[in-house]
Amino acid sequence: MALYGECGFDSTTVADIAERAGLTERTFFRHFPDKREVLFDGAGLLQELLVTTVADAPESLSPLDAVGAGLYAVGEMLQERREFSRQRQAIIAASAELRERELIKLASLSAALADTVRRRGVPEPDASLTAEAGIAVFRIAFERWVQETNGRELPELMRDSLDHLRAVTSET
Amino acid sequence: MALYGECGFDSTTVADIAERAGLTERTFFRHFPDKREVLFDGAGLLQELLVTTVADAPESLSPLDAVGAGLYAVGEMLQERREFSRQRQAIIAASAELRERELIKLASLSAALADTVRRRGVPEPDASLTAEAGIAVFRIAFERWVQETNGRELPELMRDSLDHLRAVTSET
DNA sequence: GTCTATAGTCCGATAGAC
DNA sequence: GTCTATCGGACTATAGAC
Repeated sequence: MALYGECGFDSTTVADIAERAGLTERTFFRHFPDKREVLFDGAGLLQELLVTTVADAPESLSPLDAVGAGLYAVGEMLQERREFSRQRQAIIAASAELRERELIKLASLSAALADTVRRRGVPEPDASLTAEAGIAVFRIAFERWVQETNGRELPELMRDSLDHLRAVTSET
Repeated sequence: MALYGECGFDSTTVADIAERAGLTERTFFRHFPDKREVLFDGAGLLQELLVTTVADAPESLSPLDAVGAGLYAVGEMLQERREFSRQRQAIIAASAELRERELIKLASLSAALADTVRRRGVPEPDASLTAEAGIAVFRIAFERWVQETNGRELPELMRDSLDHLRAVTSET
């Protein structure tokens, strides 16, 4: 991340990274399938937290509220690493290749979320729509969080964005 | 598309494509910035149709209903090319690289849509949430359309998916 | 059209840890 | 003895520079 931050992702070669780490280019590819994946190492943990929180949410909650609980938990986790998240997001935003990779991670998050919602007894297409809506809320809240300089905390923005989604979908 | 269909995207080289077209490899890259972009040539037209339809929708419509009108129009356009859309989607689904590119096209579609909704007087974050919700509906409806063998038509699926989105977001 | 850098793969070799 | 981490070199294809 240091190198990507200094030189930008595109003009940082894998050889550069390997040298900085005191390894060879070949070894890098043993650990990561490609140059982008280094920045998405924590994605698995985030997905696990989201999925288990939604799965363990009280049955009394509506599907979207269960997803909301998961988003809140994820928000609390990311809030702790605010500066890190900022730097990482700046790097990703500066590279088209990285934005593509980020989107596919979000899509996989959405798929896992849809699966969890389905396990709560929600049929298709409602489960997938709930998951997609949840990821949309995540995306918007996260964006607001990294942009606002002295703004609100991420869990609050998650809640707020979910409320706004409900508002725009209930207008006739 | 013929070559991608026969051999798969990953194992089709640009040299193969150029040869089939009676051109040189270099000429390919003059027309398309990269190997993937060939499959996303029509994305601009689709985006234009969506955006203008939403912009021209009656002011009396709620933001989400205006987006719904746009989705319906796009559905009608794609319905005419059902077999083509199927083949194309099968190719994309089979390649991780192509899925990434597809997602970034949808993200750009969402951004353009958010901009249009904003121009209808909707403030943030509502405009972006409406756009994201609309793209989610598009995605789910399209998926159902290409999967169902003898199913309903795309415009109807768009409408139906939008109704389902409203249902899942209004449950308490 | 030519030339080149970089990503990513395949094959194999080596050496420490359990 | 098996597992895992390292490294080396040769190779192909994408993509950009000129």
